[in-house]
Amino acid sequence: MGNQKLKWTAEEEDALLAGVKQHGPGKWKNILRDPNFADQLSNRSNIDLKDKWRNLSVAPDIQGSKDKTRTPKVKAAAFELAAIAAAATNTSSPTAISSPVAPILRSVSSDVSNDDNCNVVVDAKNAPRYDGMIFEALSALPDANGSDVSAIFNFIEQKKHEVPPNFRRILGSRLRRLAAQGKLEKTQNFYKMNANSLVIRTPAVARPKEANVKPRQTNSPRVAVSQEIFAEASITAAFKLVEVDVLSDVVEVASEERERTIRLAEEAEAILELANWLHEECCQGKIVELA
DNA sequence: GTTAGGG
DNA sequence: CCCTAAC
Repeated sequence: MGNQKLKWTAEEEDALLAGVKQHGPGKWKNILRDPNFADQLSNRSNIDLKDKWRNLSVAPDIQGSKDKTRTPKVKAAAFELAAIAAAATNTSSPTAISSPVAPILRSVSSDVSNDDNCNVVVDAKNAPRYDGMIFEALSALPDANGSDVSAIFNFIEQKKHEVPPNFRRILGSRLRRLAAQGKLEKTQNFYKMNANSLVIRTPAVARPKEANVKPRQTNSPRVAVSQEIFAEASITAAFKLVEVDVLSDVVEVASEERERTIRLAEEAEAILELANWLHEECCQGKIVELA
């Protein structure tokens, strides 16, 4: 009888927090349907989750934080960006992914109309594979002075590698990028390998660390595009914002810790801003350099 | 059917 | 928590 006012248990709050981290804020029904949280939240409705999340979002603000214009809005935007980035990064890979953004990919990639109306949307996932195909082609092709895009494209095509329909366009991007990185030598429209072609770089995957990027829009001499960095920065931003929430919710947050938390949030916003800027620029077909 | 916001 | 407008 008296169970109309059920108090939220720590387990429920934890489940909600984890759910938001997985599906993003606003996907209450999804969180509720998720088998991982269904049992903990069996006594809660989607609207309950919304109300609780609203309360939790307001709670850390009453302590005297001077920032009252943030929280849900930016966070949602970050998730959208992360989802888009994830979609761009993953393209078409039904393989099981342990990435925390994998579920988001499914729900958003469909309604954001992924497509390639934006230059950012290539794919960091297949990039190494494409590069490998390029190097393979350049190694095999006889032209000592280098090969043009068509020659490389034809070689890869006859190799019967699995490539998307718009691969020729992607190939052009990859070649320009590799040339910009110094991994290929470009003269006129001919590309050939050099000493740097085979040096392996540390993979930018699985490392949500600090994204040390800075924009240089002053006089960028047409360099790389850096889709990966965009994707990574977006995801990093989203995760940092979530982390902020988790930290804020902890029982006693020491003032020192709270300071660090706020710093984290600001940094995340900065990255997010950069990601947004990158998105804009790239959608206009511009070429952006990240130093 | 869901979600966001006000009550 | 409930109610309601909006999607």
